[in-house]
Amino acid sequence: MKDNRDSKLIGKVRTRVAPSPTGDPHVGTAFQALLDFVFAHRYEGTFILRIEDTDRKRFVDESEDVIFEALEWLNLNPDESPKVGGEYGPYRQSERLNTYKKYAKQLVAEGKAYYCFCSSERLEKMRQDQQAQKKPPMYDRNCRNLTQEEVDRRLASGEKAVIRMKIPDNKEIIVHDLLRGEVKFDSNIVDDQVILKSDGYPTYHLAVVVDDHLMEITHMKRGEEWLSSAPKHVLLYEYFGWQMPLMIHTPTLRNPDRSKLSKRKGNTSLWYYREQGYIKEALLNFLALLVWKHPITNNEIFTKEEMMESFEWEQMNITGPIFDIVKLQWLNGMWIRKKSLEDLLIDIKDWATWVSVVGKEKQEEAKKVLSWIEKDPDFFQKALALTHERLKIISEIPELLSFYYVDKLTYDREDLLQKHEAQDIARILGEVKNRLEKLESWTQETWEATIRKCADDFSFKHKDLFMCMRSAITARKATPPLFEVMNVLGKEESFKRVDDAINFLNN
RNA sequence: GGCCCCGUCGUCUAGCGGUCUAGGACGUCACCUUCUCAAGGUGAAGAUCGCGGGUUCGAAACCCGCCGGGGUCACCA
Repeated sequence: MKDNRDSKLIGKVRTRVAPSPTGDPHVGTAFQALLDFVFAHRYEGTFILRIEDTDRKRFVDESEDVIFEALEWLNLNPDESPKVGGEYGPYRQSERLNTYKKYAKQLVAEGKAYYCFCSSERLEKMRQDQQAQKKPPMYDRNCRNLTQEEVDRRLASGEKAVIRMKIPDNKEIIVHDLLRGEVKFDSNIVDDQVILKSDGYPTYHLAVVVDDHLMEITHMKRGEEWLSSAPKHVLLYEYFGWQMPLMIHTPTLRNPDRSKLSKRKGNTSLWYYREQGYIKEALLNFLALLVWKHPITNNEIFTKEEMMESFEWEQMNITGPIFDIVKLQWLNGMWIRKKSLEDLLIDIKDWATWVSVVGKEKQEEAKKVLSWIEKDPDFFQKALALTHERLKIISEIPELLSFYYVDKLTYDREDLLQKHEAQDIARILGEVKNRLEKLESWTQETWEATIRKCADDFSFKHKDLFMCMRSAITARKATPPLFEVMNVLGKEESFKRVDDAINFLNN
């Protein structure tokens, strides 16, 4: 294949995904990770996972593990991370506090940042006043011009302080975004942002800049919601005298009502989709499709490996896509159909095992599937084979296959009768069973011919007889082709069910 | 409200000044296949290219204004 990569980048790309451990793994994190992973590996570079745990209030204990697990599940394993290590560690921001402190103090020493002693109460009141006057809420720079003596005195007395960066007046700050070009900001509307909190933790703004620089990130990609704070980051790079990585702001994923994808209005947890039975190939494909279409094959169905053959940031669409579950479902069905039965079975087992332990709403279903597989793997596989191409999401399996596993079917009289008289149906069912039992060669052809002949003999519509049989054997309106279903069930069980139906009609 | 981003069928998009009476995919509907449901195949409906001005022989594409949607304005990320 022709190499269409920018040769200057080969072996040099370093990307990172930097989630905050604040709960369930977010689909947005998977989305970001996928793009970073693909781009880095396309260029034989490095994909890094950094944990941004600088907000102690929102910190959730297990959620870091869950991030690892999520990336592992999707096969988006980082080359450097808190777990696998790397030369640029630590990869957890809470373990890099001294570094941030050092750089924050350096800025203070250079007059590019300053200590601020304002209480949160004062800040709150200030903002309220500003809003009452219809002015944009911004820090009033109250502490910007304190004398060195006063700062030293208050610090020495142990007074709580934060460090804020100084934003220059009347300056045009240009943010270079790979997708949008130059985005210009007026420094007068940029706030003197806190970069180091009073608890010694950095805010996001300091931490990303310091870490991305120290970790030698070449392409800093993040959600579009960061675009408006990008000028602060540009300024910080300038203050430190560091070269900026390339910036890419990806469009925000949306709910059907176009608002930012949120827990309230949709499902943002990767685990939700996993539990529903979306498979990773489909999920990855879908996430990519949100912003990218394979430019060479023009295909909508592709793997992340295929994506690596041609993906470039510039090809990304910039409009906020709506997270369209219907399309995801279609994709999932496509991917399921593409799989071999054996591979599907592996996915189903993984799903059932995982959901039966950590599932939130499909636990019972998962256990049921597990028990079916355990009881008779061969039987399960045969039944599954007939449903393979009908399957959209894995969690549908219990419902789709349950009729194979019921001892006593609950019949629907209407379905069984197909608008005929009960005694006629009972009689013809008996006769069909009779003839089928006597069949010497049991094949699709002989089986079908027998049924059709029988229908003719009783002046029944073929269709009616088939439906009536279907109802007798499965108690369903829709199933895979009858002959195949009977084959899975076995003649004995199938005929027993016909008898059951006849008895049902006779009572 | 200030600032920033975005704006082609319901949804995702192709389109980078003439090939567009705007192409594809999902969804919807119809038909074919058929023992039902799927899958598959064929086809249909669905977009005054957000609106209004320019520029141009010619604009979905370029410029300006407006409108609409979204994001952001924290010691959250």
